[in-house]
Amino acid sequence: MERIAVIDFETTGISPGRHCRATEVAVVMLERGRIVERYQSLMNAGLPVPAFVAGLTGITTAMLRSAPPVAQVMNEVAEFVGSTPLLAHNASFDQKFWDYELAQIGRNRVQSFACSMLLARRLLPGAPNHKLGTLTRWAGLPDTGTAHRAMADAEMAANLAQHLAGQLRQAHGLNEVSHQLFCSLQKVPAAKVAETLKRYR
DNA sequence: TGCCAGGCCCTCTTTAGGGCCTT
Repeated sequence: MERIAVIDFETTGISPGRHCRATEVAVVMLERGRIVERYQSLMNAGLPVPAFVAGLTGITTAMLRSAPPVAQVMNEVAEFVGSTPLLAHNASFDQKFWDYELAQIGRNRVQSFACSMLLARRLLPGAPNHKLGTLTRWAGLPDTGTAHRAMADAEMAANLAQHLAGQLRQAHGLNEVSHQLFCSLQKVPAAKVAETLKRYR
Protein backbone atom coordinates (compact mmCIF):
# COMPACT_ATOMS: atom_id res chain seq x y z
CA MET A 1 0.00 0.00 0.00
CA GLU A 2 1.21 3.48 -0.85
CA ARG A 3 1.99 6.14 1.76
CA ILE A 4 -1.10 6.99 3.84
CA ALA A 5 -1.51 9.64 6.55
CA VAL A 6 -3.61 8.38 9.46
CA ILE A 7 -5.10 11.27 11.44
CA ASP A 8 -6.96 11.72 14.70
CA PHE A 9 -8.38 14.90 16.28
CA GLU A 10 -9.34 15.51 19.87
CA THR A 11 -11.84 18.38 20.11
CA THR A 12 -14.09 20.24 22.54
CA GLY A 13 -17.20 18.59 21.09
CA ILE A 14 -18.88 16.92 18.16
CA SER A 15 -19.42 19.58 15.54
CA PRO A 16 -16.85 22.23 14.57
CA GLY A 17 -17.80 25.89 14.75
CA ARG A 18 -17.45 28.98 16.92
CA HIS A 19 -18.24 26.92 20.01
CA CYS A 20 -16.37 23.75 19.12
CA ARG A 21 -12.74 23.51 18.04
CA ALA A 22 -9.88 21.04 17.80
CA THR A 23 -7.67 20.64 20.88
CA GLU A 24 -5.12 18.06 19.68
CA VAL A 25 -4.10 16.43 16.43
CA ALA A 26 -1.88 13.47 15.62
CA VAL A 27 -0.82 12.06 12.26
CA VAL A 28 1.17 8.91 11.60
CA MET A 29 2.59 8.18 8.16
CA LEU A 30 2.09 4.57 7.07
CA GLU A 31 4.50 3.30 4.45
CA ARG A 32 4.81 -0.33 3.38
CA GLY A 33 2.99 -1.43 6.52
CA ARG A 34 5.09 0.57 8.94
CA ILE A 35 4.75 3.87 10.76
CA VAL A 36 7.67 5.90 9.41
CA GLU A 37 6.87 9.44 10.68
CA ARG A 38 4.75 11.06 13.37
CA TYR A 39 3.31 14.51 14.14
CA GLN A 40 1.42 15.34 17.33
CA SER A 41 0.50 18.56 19.11
CA LEU A 42 -2.03 20.08 21.45
CA MET A 43 -3.43 23.36 20.12
CA ASN A 44 -5.04 26.38 21.74
CA ALA A 45 -8.13 27.78 20.03
CA GLY A 46 -9.12 29.79 23.09
CA LEU A 47 -12.12 27.67 24.04
CA PRO A 48 -12.68 25.90 27.37
CA VAL A 49 -12.81 22.10 27.39
CA PRO A 50 -16.19 20.86 28.68
CA ALA A 51 -15.93 18.68 31.80
CA PHE A 52 -17.27 15.61 30.02
CA VAL A 53 -14.68 15.91 27.25
CA ALA A 54 -11.86 16.60 29.73
CA GLY A 55 -12.89 13.42 31.55
CA LEU A 56 -12.91 11.47 28.30
CA THR A 57 -9.63 12.71 26.83
CA GLY A 58 -7.65 13.94 29.83
CA ILE A 59 -7.10 17.20 27.94
CA THR A 60 -7.96 20.18 30.15
CA THR A 61 -8.43 23.89 29.60
CA ALA A 62 -5.28 24.47 31.67
CA MET A 63 -3.24 22.22 29.36
CA LEU A 64 -4.39 24.20 26.32
CA ARG A 65 -3.35 27.57 27.82
CA SER A 66 0.29 26.64 27.36
CA ALA A 67 -0.27 24.93 23.97
CA PRO A 68 0.73 26.59 20.68
CA PRO A 69 -1.96 28.56 18.81
CA VAL A 70 -4.32 26.52 16.66
CA ALA A 71 -3.25 28.36 13.47
CA GLN A 72 0.41 27.50 14.02
CA VAL A 73 -0.36 23.83 14.64
CA MET A 74 -2.72 23.54 11.69
CA ASN A 75 -0.17 25.08 9.36
CA GLU A 76 2.49 22.67 10.63
CA VAL A 77 0.29 19.59 10.32
CA ALA A 78 -0.96 20.66 6.87
CA GLU A 79 2.67 20.93 5.73
CA PHE A 80 3.44 17.56 7.31
CA VAL A 81 0.53 15.83 5.58
CA GLY A 82 0.86 17.62 2.22
CA SER A 83 -1.13 15.81 -0.44
CA THR A 84 -0.81 12.36 1.19
CA PRO A 85 -4.14 10.46 1.17
CA LEU A 86 -5.81 10.48 4.60
CA LEU A 87 -7.46 7.81 6.72
CA ALA A 88 -9.30 8.10 10.03
CA HIS A 89 -11.68 6.06 12.16
CA ASN A 90 -15.16 7.44 11.52
CA ALA A 91 -13.53 9.75 9.01
CA SER A 92 -16.60 11.95 8.63
CA PHE A 93 -15.78 13.33 12.09
CA ASP A 94 -12.07 14.03 11.50
CA GLN A 95 -12.73 15.25 7.97
CA LYS A 96 -15.13 17.96 9.13
CA PHE A 97 -12.60 19.20 11.73
CA TRP A 98 -9.74 18.99 9.20
CA ASP A 99 -11.78 20.98 6.66
CA TYR A 100 -13.00 23.50 9.26
CA GLU A 101 -9.61 24.16 10.87
CA LEU A 102 -7.89 24.41 7.48
CA ALA A 103 -10.52 26.92 6.36
CA GLN A 104 -9.73 29.06 9.43
CA ILE A 105 -6.16 29.47 8.12
CA GLY A 106 -7.18 29.92 4.50
CA ARG A 107 -6.26 26.44 3.33
CA ASN A 108 -8.21 23.65 1.66
CA ARG A 109 -8.11 19.88 1.83
CA VAL A 110 -6.45 18.44 -1.27
CA GLN A 111 -6.94 14.70 -0.72
CA SER A 112 -9.60 12.09 -0.05
CA PHE A 113 -10.36 10.42 3.29
CA ALA A 114 -10.67 6.68 3.80
CA CYS A 115 -12.66 5.51 6.82
CA SER A 116 -11.53 2.50 8.86
CA MET A 117 -14.93 2.32 10.58
CA LEU A 118 -16.88 1.94 7.32
CA LEU A 119 -14.31 -0.59 6.12
CA ALA A 120 -14.41 -2.54 9.40
CA ARG A 121 -18.21 -2.74 9.23
CA ARG A 122 -17.81 -4.39 5.85
CA LEU A 123 -14.72 -6.54 6.42
CA LEU A 124 -15.08 -7.39 10.13
CA PRO A 125 -18.83 -7.95 10.50
CA GLY A 126 -18.28 -10.41 13.36
CA ALA A 127 -16.72 -7.85 15.69
CA PRO A 128 -18.74 -7.05 18.84
CA ASN A 129 -18.95 -3.43 17.69
CA HIS A 130 -16.90 -1.12 15.48
CA LYS A 131 -15.45 1.27 18.04
CA LEU A 132 -11.72 1.78 17.54
CA GLY A 133 -10.74 0.37 20.95
CA THR A 134 -13.00 -2.66 20.63
CA LEU A 135 -11.67 -3.52 17.17
CA THR A 136 -8.08 -3.12 18.38
CA ARG A 137 -8.59 -5.57 21.25
CA TRP A 138 -10.79 -7.95 19.24
CA ALA A 139 -8.24 -8.20 16.42
CA GLY A 140 -5.34 -8.61 18.87
CA LEU A 141 -3.60 -5.42 17.71
CA PRO A 142 -0.97 -3.68 19.87
CA ASP A 143 -1.88 -1.49 22.83
CA THR A 144 -0.80 2.00 21.72
CA GLY A 145 -1.27 3.80 25.04
CA THR A 146 -3.96 6.04 26.46
CA ALA A 147 -7.12 5.86 24.36
CA HIS A 148 -8.80 9.14 23.44
CA ARG A 149 -5.48 10.88 23.05
CA ALA A 150 -4.67 11.78 19.47
CA MET A 151 -1.43 9.84 18.99
CA ALA A 152 -2.66 6.66 20.65
CA ASP A 153 -5.85 6.74 18.57
CA ALA A 154 -3.99 7.55 15.33
CA GLU A 155 -1.65 4.60 15.93
CA MET A 156 -4.62 2.35 16.70
CA ALA A 157 -6.32 3.43 13.45
CA ALA A 158 -3.07 2.84 11.55
CA ASN A 159 -2.79 -0.67 12.99
CA LEU A 160 -6.42 -1.31 12.12
CA ALA A 161 -5.87 -0.10 8.55
CA GLN A 162 -2.98 -2.56 8.24
CA HIS A 163 -5.18 -5.31 9.63
CA LEU A 164 -7.94 -4.48 7.13
CA ALA A 165 -5.43 -4.52 4.27
CA GLY A 166 -4.26 -7.93 5.53
CA GLN A 167 -7.86 -9.18 5.53
CA LEU A 168 -8.26 -8.07 1.92
CA ARG A 169 -5.09 -9.90 0.92
CA GLN A 170 -5.62 -13.11 2.91
CA ALA A 171 -9.38 -13.60 3.12
CA HIS A 172 -10.27 -12.02 -0.21
CA GLY A 173 -7.21 -12.85 -2.29
CA LEU A 174 -6.23 -9.35 -3.31
CA ASN A 175 -2.64 -8.66 -4.28
CA GLU A 176 -2.70 -4.87 -4.26
CA VAL A 177 -4.48 -2.88 -1.56
CA SER A 178 -4.59 0.87 -2.12
CA HIS A 179 -6.12 3.95 -0.55
CA GLN A 180 -8.28 4.20 -3.64
CA LEU A 181 -9.57 0.67 -3.03
CA PHE A 182 -10.39 1.63 0.58
CA CYS A 183 -12.30 4.68 -0.68
CA SER A 184 -14.23 2.64 -3.24
CA LEU A 185 -14.99 -0.23 -0.88
CA GLN A 186 -16.36 1.98 1.90
CA LYS A 187 -19.10 3.15 -0.48
CA VAL A 188 -20.19 -0.33 -1.55
CA PRO A 189 -23.30 -1.66 0.24
CA ALA A 190 -22.20 -4.21 2.84
CA ALA A 191 -24.15 -7.00 1.13
CA LYS A 192 -22.23 -6.44 -2.11
CA VAL A 193 -18.68 -6.32 -0.72
CA ALA A 194 -17.78 -9.93 -1.58
CA GLU A 195 -19.15 -9.57 -5.09
CA THR A 196 -17.28 -6.30 -5.58
CA LEU A 197 -13.97 -7.73 -4.34
CA LYS A 198 -14.10 -10.50 -6.94
CA ARG A 199 -13.53 -7.81 -9.56
CA TYR A 200 -10.31 -6.72 -7.89
CA ARG A 201 -8.69 -10.16 -7.74
C1' DT B 1 -32.48 33.12 24.76
C1' DG B 2 -32.13 28.74 23.42
C1' DC B 3 -30.47 25.78 20.56
C1' DC B 4 -26.65 22.60 19.68
C1' DA B 5 -24.14 16.75 14.08
C1' DG B 6 -24.76 13.91 10.57
C1' DG B 7 -23.89 10.07 7.46
C1' DC B 8 -24.38 5.20 7.55
C1' DC B 9 -27.09 1.12 8.19
C1' DC B 10 -30.72 -1.98 9.76
C1' DT B 11 -35.58 -3.10 10.02
C1' DC B 12 -41.13 -4.20 13.01
C1' DT B 13 -38.72 0.25 6.00
C1' DT B 14 -39.28 3.15 1.65
C1' DT B 15 -45.24 8.36 3.45
C1' DA B 16 -39.73 6.24 9.21
C1' DG B 17 -37.31 5.60 13.24
C1' DG B 18 -33.47 4.71 15.83
C1' DG B 19 -28.72 2.86 16.94
C1' DC B 20 -23.89 3.40 15.72
C1' DC B 21 -19.56 6.16 15.77
C1' DT B 22 -16.54 10.24 16.49
C1' DT B 23 -15.41 14.36 20.97
